Amino acid sequence: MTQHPTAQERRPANDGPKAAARNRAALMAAAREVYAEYGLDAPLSGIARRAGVGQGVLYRHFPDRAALADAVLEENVREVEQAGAAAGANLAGVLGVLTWHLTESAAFIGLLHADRTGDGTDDLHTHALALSERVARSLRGHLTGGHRLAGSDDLMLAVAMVSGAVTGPTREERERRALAAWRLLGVEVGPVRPVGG
Amino acid sequence: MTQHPTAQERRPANDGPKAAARNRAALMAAAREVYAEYGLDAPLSGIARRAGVGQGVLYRHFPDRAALADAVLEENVREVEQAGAAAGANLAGVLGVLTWHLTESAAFIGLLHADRTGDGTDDLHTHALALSERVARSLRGHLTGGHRLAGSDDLMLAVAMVSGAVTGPTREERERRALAAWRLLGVEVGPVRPVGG
Amino acid sequence: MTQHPTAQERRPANDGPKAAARNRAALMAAAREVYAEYGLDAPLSGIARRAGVGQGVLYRHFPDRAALADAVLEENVREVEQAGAAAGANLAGVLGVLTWHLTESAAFIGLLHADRTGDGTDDLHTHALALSERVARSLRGHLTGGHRLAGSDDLMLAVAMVSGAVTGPTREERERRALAAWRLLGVEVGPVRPVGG
Amino acid sequence: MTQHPTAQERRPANDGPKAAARNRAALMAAAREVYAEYGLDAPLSGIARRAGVGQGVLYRHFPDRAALADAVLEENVREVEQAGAAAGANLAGVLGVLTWHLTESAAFIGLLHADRTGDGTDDLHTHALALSERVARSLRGHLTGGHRLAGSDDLMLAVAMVSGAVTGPTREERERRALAAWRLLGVEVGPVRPVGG
DNA sequence: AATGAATGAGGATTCATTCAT
DNA sequence: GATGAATGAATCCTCATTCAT
Repeated sequence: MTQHPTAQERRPANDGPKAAARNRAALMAAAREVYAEYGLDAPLSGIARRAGVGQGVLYRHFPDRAALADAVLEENVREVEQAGAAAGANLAGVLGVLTWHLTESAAFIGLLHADRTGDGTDDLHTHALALSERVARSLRGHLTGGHRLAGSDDLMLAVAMVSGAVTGPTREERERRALAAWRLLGVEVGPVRPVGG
Repeated sequence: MTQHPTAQERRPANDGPKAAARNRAALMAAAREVYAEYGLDAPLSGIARRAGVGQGVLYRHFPDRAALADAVLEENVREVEQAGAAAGANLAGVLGVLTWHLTESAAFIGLLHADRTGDGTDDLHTHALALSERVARSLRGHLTGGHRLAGSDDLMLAVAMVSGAVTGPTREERERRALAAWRLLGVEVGPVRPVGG
Repeated sequence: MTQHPTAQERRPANDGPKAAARNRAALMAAAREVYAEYGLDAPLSGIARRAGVGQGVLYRHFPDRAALADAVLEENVREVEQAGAAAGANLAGVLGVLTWHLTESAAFIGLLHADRTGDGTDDLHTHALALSERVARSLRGHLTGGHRLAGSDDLMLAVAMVSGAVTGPTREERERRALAAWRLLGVEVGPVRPVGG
Repeated sequence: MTQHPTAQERRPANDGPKAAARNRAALMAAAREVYAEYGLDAPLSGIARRAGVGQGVLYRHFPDRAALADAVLEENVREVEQAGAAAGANLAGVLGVLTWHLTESAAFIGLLHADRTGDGTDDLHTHALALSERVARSLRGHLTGGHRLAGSDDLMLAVAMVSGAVTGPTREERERRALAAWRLLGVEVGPVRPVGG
């Protein structure tokens, strides 16, 4: 503790502008954890605390609650898009990545149910629809005739159905449920994994 | 001590004990509406206001948030049970009634996702599980070999999946989605209607 | 979600972190006054108002009712301890300081009656006992054979008795009663004054 | 339980006007118990419940909180007066009865400290002073030269002091403390007992 | 005369958001 | 750019008190 009172004493603040990016990432990581634990309504103060920054920093990066949720979801969606755009991608593979995010991120599940609540007029909801549409686009491109889902509407309905089945306290349990749900739908799913995994 | 109406003010109505039953019903109806609009976490004060009663009345009838949610859900579950116990009931018929409640009551949808959140230790969650189990029991009795759902687990998974698909601003839209979901699962569903309908 | 200042309103001052120490002191001073007027159960909102701060500030500095009471009493006790530890201190002198605090602080009187109420299981009570013990310790050290109080138990009993006699609307009246009480007990008391006085 | 469903079934209400007196007594007894357990600020609803009557009955007999406290205290005071007026009464005897009430009734202790709080303008306080004065009168009459208390003022001061010492969770402990306090004051006290005991 | 439901004000507490430093 | 204190509105919940029956 009191071992080497040399440099690391006098450096509580100002790590230079690099801290900004680091803080942003820490906030999003913290948000992910907190969302998973307490849901999307969790106190922002707790997220800032877990990220190890002041509340002001949170507001600098994310002007309001929706912006933070958005950023977190955006990341999930982007990874699904990457999976869809990868060379040699097929529907099963993209669904595997999508399923991974469903089991990882409670916020992401909420996103795919976005049209359930609200009246479509608030910002949060508008954004959610836009993100949801991007997911749809990533999947649509790989729709071929070889399975039971007749079209894009059916496909998104199936995604919503699976996300409704993804419950359980551990990631493993959630994955088990998700796979059982896809099986009930007769849809093939590739390995459940993050896009870069 | 230092509180409360300094007497002799103009008090609004007080219909006496006669109002008790009416108020209870009004509270449950209001709760249903508010739950549908804002979810199970909606402010109790808003429910009382919409029911046209003071907050104290809400607390008299329902000692806490869980008791109110319970009472609302209990009613849904009971109707499903009645459908299951009716003479000549079959799976399709019970699913029709179940689907009706899914389209009517956002709270009921939440119920069937109860195991998603929480750690199973709080009262709200324990009750939800018990209610969920009663729904399962009502369906199980009508499981025959003639469809794609292999057993009770598959059946409840399917219910969860459909409930995940039930989104949309109007009851009609929600019913449309629910039926599409059952169709994707290859499960036959009877007329979507309340038990007594 | 549905709460909080809809932004862009006119906000009152905010002197920034500089105000923290000032606010804390203001809260304790306000608490002292309010305790004296209404007792330890006085509304916290009133204390915040009298201190001229928002209720949130009170909660930031003192997480609960007990913490505030504790802080106020701690200050009283600390002064008695200082009096006891001062060079050349004797029993009469410490009792003078103790008596000063009895006449100043209604909360302090309550403290010395702490064992009257409660079952000793709540925090407030536990703290009170600890503080009470510190007062006892400060007095014990100066017990000599030269007066009617046979031991530490008698001494604390006498303190409790005097505190029971300290009533009256003004500090002067309370001091008069306290001195009369000590006289009835045949105990000599030094000048009634704050420790630094 | 279902043994003899004869007479006692049909008699929930109306015991005739005799019920009134019975209820009043039940309320006062309940108030005594509740005051002892929770202090004078205890919820009135709890007192009504413990008395086994509706809240309305409480208000019929006692228009407000103060009236109930008053009635309870009045009873204590009356017993002390009776002890003072009994043939052959002496100071020690009356003090014994007074001490009994101190150990029995937390409310009574509060009474004797009445002048500590409040500004003397409210009803509660005015009544308390009046009751306190009646106690003083009962004692004064028996003041003789044979002890350390020089006059009526000293006597009431001593009573306040003893009441400040009467703390502890059980009646026995409180009696022990009270007797120790009287001993410290060098005042002889008769047997601690109710007036009729 | 009793019952017990209803009313609604008051107090506790929590957070979203702002802002001086 | 970061910090973290301050603000105060909103929500929860509890009771004192009234009053229809």
